[in-house]
Amino acid sequence: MESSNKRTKGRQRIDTSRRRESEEDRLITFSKRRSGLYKKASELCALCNTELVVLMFSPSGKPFSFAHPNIDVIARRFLKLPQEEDVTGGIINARLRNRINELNERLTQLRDEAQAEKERGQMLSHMAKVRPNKPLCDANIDELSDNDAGMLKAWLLELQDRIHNRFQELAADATTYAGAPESLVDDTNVASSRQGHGGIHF
Amino acid sequence: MESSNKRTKGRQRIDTSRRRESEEDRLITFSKRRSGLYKKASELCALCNTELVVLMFSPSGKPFSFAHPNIDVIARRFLKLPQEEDVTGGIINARLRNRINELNERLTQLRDEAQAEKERGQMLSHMAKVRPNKPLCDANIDELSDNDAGMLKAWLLELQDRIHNRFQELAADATTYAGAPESLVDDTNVASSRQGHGGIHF
DNA sequence: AACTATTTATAAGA
DNA sequence: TTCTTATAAATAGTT
Repeated sequence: MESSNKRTKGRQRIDTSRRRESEEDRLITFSKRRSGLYKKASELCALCNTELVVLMFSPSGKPFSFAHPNIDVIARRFLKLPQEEDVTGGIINARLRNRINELNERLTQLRDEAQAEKERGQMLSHMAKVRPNKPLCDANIDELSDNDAGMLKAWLLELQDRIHNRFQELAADATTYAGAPESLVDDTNVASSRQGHGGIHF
Repeated sequence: MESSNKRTKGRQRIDTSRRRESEEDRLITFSKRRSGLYKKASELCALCNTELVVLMFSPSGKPFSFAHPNIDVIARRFLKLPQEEDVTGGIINARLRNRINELNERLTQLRDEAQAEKERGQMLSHMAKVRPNKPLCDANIDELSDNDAGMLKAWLLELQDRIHNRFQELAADATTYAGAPESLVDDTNVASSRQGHGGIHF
């Protein structure tokens, strides 16, 4: 006689390769396992001095991420973007050279020159149309719109900042964290009970 | 009398927030926990229909990643890059417009116009110097080097392909995977014993 | 890569 | 979401 003196069934085995049926189950499991994954990620960072980022979209399409030490350092490293900003211009100098070299290498690989030409023509016409659209910051910058090189520079800046800005936007969703393994705060609330996982709002 | 009839000490508790002392320990732990993390990530993808990517650098600086369905779809989604390539040029048209609009918005936010000017000047001089460096693919493309617009187009292409190419390069290290939860292969070998985690070489 | 003794994560349920 | 179990799963220290 004991058929059920246990208070709960405890953890049950599930098929971890099979999608959960109900949307509700998916959301609950997502939430629990996301926490677990962040904790594992955080421990890995701390234990092995690892730089790491996790990006994901929930079943409902909402973006989440965890990062240590912070997401754009890692993303830039992966994307081979320079880590430093140099207000003095010296490093920027070197950076620009690198970029241009990379560009030339990339162009060397282009196979469909005809298409490239086509795209170029389209871009040029667009540039002509878009230019008058939005006035730039001020007269100083404004003159850039008179030459393609200014546009080029703008692209360059945009490239540099795109990742950063994107994650700044995501931060508004309060779902992106930078995980410093020691100081730990969960996304939506405090949560992290045991020893530290979690993250700081990014 | 049993002080040690156990064959091993079993799993010992460790402080998961403290860096492992020896480099060797770090590497071993990194390897084990990386597998564990990939498995958790993979299960989350399968269970909750989640798009997810994990990027990391090992203690020794080697890049690793896991992704489902594949890394650049997710990265592009995060970076707000378009998902599609259109060989016919139609969508490219729209894409270019979007990019240029984004660019203009970005420029509107620039605060340090003086620095922007400075960078621009440097870039222009570099363009002049670098241009003769590498001959482009053929005469057709070559003419691009005679105008800044061509360079602009090149930057555009480069921006589009940067992520993709970067990860292609990483694939050479055999450490980047696309994790399809059903078909599972580990990076360095087969490994995945239980039910599926792991990934396909990317 | 394998092996266990343990610690940890978590499926269900409240 | 947060808490509780009972149980499944991950893994530290070794071989």
